[in-house]
Amino acid sequence: MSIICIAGPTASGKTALSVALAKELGGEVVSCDSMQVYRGMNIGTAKPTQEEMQGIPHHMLDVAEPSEDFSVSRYCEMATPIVEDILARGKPVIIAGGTGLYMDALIRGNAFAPCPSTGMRERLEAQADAEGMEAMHKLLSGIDPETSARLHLADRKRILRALEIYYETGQTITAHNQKTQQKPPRYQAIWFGLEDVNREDLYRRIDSRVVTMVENGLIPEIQGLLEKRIPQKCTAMQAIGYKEFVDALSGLCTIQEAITQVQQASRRYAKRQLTWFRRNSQMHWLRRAAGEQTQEILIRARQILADFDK
RNA sequence: GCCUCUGUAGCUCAGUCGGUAGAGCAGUGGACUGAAAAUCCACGUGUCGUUGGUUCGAUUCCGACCGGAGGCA
Repeated sequence: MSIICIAGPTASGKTALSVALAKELGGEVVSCDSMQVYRGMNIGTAKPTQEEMQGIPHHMLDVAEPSEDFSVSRYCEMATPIVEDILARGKPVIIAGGTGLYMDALIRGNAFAPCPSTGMRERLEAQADAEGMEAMHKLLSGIDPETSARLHLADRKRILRALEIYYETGQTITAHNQKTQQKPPRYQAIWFGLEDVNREDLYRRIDSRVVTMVENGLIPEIQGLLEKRIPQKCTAMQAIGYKEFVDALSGLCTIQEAITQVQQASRRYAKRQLTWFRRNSQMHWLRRAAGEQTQEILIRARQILADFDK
């Protein structure tokens, strides 16, 4: 098997496992994380350090400026040639990260509807402000009843995007999705998911990692970003562990309160990540018992890989 | 030692003029196709501190006791 995916929530040990597997198999790691792509955001995104990488080549880290807007489609555009190159060199690819949408899209080879800067988005936003979401939802039900039935009235982001796709391409998002879903996945991958047997263990690790990040200089890192005047509305500034400390630095709350906020937000995020990965029927779950180390997880992963090769 | 206040969901608290109770937060589950660390949805039974009494019926009223906070000595 030449493509291995390592998924899991934040602080579940993906980095350690991916490096261990890469060393063993002579592979390279392709990061799959929507925030580790940004340069200068290292501590808060828990980007693997040189030491953690142990000489294993890592790709898709530091490929964008925090001021740029990144997206799934850009991720796929950039990561695909890298994956192809590693495979062409006869090495295994280890795709590791917590951004489920990116990982699925890369493996499946999904195409995304364009997002043109024609002002359509702005017009729809203005219309939603003026007429309310109920009207927008109703408008969508006349165009794409399936999508409007699927989406809750409050899901502004998706309702407006569905309308945007239709007005820009003349095709509904339902039709677009059907087309991509009909195609078989472009890569055959073996999926590993990391999950703790006890959720509290994960939460404890998340909580203490936030404290460690602050000790390791997260706040100066954020001050550096602020000095570069990166607009707060940028995707990069939505990162957990950044937006909260920006609030603290501008006096809206204390550092201690920000730490608590980051821990809270990270726990909720971890839960959402698990929800995403759980619906992947191909996932081989590596369940970490209390106190288990990477070494023990690795043994189980190795066994699954061996069975797969039979 | 005396007086006052207080004890209800994991936490903070509301409430029942006596008919066994509900908010916020936390937590849990789910959705997700060019923002995804984003965005959105759903889910609230707990010896109402313990124990007696009054009552058809007490978490609610009364007494005692046990926690907690404050005041006076």
